[in-house]
Amino acid sequence: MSIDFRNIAGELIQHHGGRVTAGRIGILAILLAEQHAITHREIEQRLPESLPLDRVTLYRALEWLAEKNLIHKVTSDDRVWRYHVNRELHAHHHAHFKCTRCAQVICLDDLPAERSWPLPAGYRFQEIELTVKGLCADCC
Amino acid sequence: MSIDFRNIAGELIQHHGGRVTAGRIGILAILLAEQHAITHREIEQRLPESLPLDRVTLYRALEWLAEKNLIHKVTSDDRVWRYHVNRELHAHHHAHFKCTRCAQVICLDDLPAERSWPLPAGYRFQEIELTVKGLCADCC
DNA sequence: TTGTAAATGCAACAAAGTTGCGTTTATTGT
DNA sequence: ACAATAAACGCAACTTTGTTGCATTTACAA
Repeated sequence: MSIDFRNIAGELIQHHGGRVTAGRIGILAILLAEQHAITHREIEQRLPESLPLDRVTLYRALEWLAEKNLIHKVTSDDRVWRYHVNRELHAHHHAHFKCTRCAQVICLDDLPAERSWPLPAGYRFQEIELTVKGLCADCC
Repeated sequence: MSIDFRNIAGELIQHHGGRVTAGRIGILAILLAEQHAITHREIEQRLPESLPLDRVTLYRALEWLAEKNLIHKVTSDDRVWRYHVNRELHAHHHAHFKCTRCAQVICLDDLPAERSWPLPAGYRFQEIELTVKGLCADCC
């Protein structure tokens, strides 16, 4: 884990008025270093042995980070949340891709997921959740 | 529960080479009578007291019905599968709408969810999962 | 340095869904 | 109508993900 990501993580956390704890730094640094959306468990595995985090703490830290819009949660059909850092492009809603073989999830930033869709009368549009499924480059 | 739906359910099950059991009839009849995609729990609640089904049996029956393409599963962000009967229009992939207030899910048949989307090089498109979120007519 | 709220860790819980296995039952053939 | 049999079923136990309550620790600021 690059020390850079840890520094950036620390600054981001502090800037959002949260306590800069080892757990939050470690989690956010992992997500900053990762280009895919990863699960709670994958985060746990990437944590250094020197920083064993309780499952609950991890969930709560992720919840806090999502609240502060530093990361976002991605739904999936396997009932497992995946988390991804909010880079500039991710501020708005966007689509995700999930590989049907290796279950890897990436963000598709160039897919505008913001326009409204035709709904039955009386329904009000808020947002869409779009997951494109297929095979990733590794599994093709 | 209309006797009609039970008859139709029975015929559908038989036609697909499955045993016509009380459980399967009850479940499929409920789904035939329902226009929304509902959860396993909602199905359980709608079952008559005279037909108490084990949770496992319910899951296995739903699995079988989905295998035979009589129903389809709908993913949701609350980690709970919802089930919906496959009418003619539902044979192909289509989008879903979920109310952010009452969590009700309906199918949007007129939203073509079949065209392929631009993916990174080396990725292969298979299908998309599209959920439009907002407020339903009741919650508006 | 110390007070305090925020963050953490532990234990216990909840809900969705799955697996193994013995029992029941819908169907098929006689 | 009846017996054989594979398909369904029901029960118990388990897994996984995620949540809640509460006591303890710790980052931070006064």
